[in-house]
Amino acid sequence: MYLPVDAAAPSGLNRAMSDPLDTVFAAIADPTRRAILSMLLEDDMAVTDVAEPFEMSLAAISKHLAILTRAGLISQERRGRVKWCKLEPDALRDASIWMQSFGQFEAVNLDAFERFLAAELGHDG
Amino acid sequence: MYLPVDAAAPSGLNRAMSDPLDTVFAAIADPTRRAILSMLLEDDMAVTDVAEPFEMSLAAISKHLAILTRAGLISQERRGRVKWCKLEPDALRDASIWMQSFGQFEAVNLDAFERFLAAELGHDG
DNA sequence: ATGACGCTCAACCGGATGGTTGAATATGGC
DNA sequence: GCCATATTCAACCATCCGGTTGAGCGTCAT
Repeated sequence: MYLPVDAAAPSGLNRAMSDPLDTVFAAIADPTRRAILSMLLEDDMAVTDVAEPFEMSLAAISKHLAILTRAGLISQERRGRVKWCKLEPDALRDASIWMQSFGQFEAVNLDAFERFLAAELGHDG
Repeated sequence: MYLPVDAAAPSGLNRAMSDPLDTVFAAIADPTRRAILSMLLEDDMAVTDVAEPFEMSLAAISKHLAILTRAGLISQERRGRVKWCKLEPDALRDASIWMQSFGQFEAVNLDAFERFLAAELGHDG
C-alpha cells in the first residue's frame, strides 16, 4: 500500500518499462525545467515567452517543454500559431506520495498540507 | 525565499552549479535506486545484500549506492570489511517541500505557506 | 502572395549515465 | 601466510541528454 511499487520486483522486469515516476523525477531533476515550472506557476505562457529569460536557444526550451509534457507536468494547447503551456500539478502528486512513503521526516505531511490549503483556499482544489 | 530558488534566476547563472535538488531528483529518477531506497526503508543493509535481488553486477550496485550517497539519500558506514548502508530520509525533505509547493497551488497565500512551513519544520528532530 | 512570426525537426556534438569486465584493495578466518 | 569475502577501481562501451545550428512548416498580417 504505501511501499514503492517497484521495490517488490527489482528483477529487471521493470527495466526499460518507463515507470511514470522515472519520467517525472527525471524531468524535475533539471534546473531549467524546474525554473520553467515555477514560471508556469504564475501563469500560462507561450513557448517564446517561456524561453525569453533563458540564455539558450528556443529549440532547447522547446525540447525541455516536450520533456515536461511527456512527464505530464505541463500541457500544451495550440491556439493559432501560439502554443500555450499550462502547469499540470496533478502529475506531481504520485511522485509526492512516493516520497511521502519515506516520510519519517514527516515534516510536511499531506494531511497537514491539505488542511492548510483548505483553510487558505476555502475549497479543496 | 520559499519558492523554488532557481525560478528567480533562470539566467543561466545556476548552470553547472549543482543544486542539491538536481542530485536528489536525478538520484531517485532511476528505478533501481528507488528500489534500493525502498529496501533500506526496512533495514540497514550491506552492499552485497543490497545487490543480491538485482540482476546486475555488484559493481553497478556499488555505483548506484555512491550516487545515492552523494545525493545524501543514504549514508555508508564501514564496519570491518562490510559497508553498511542506511537510509537518510531527511535528504528527501527539501525535495518534498519543493514538490508540494507545486502540487496544489492555485492562489495560495505564499506568506502563510511560508509560515506553515516554518512551523512544520521548526520541530525537526 | 509575400513575408514575418512561432515553433519544431533533423543532424550533429560533447559529456554524462548505466552497464560490463577484470584487476586491485582491504579485511577476516584458519 | 594464505585464501575467501566484501567492496571498489579502471577501462571500456552503448546510449541518453542537453545544447547548438539551420532548415522547414503552419499561421497571421499586409
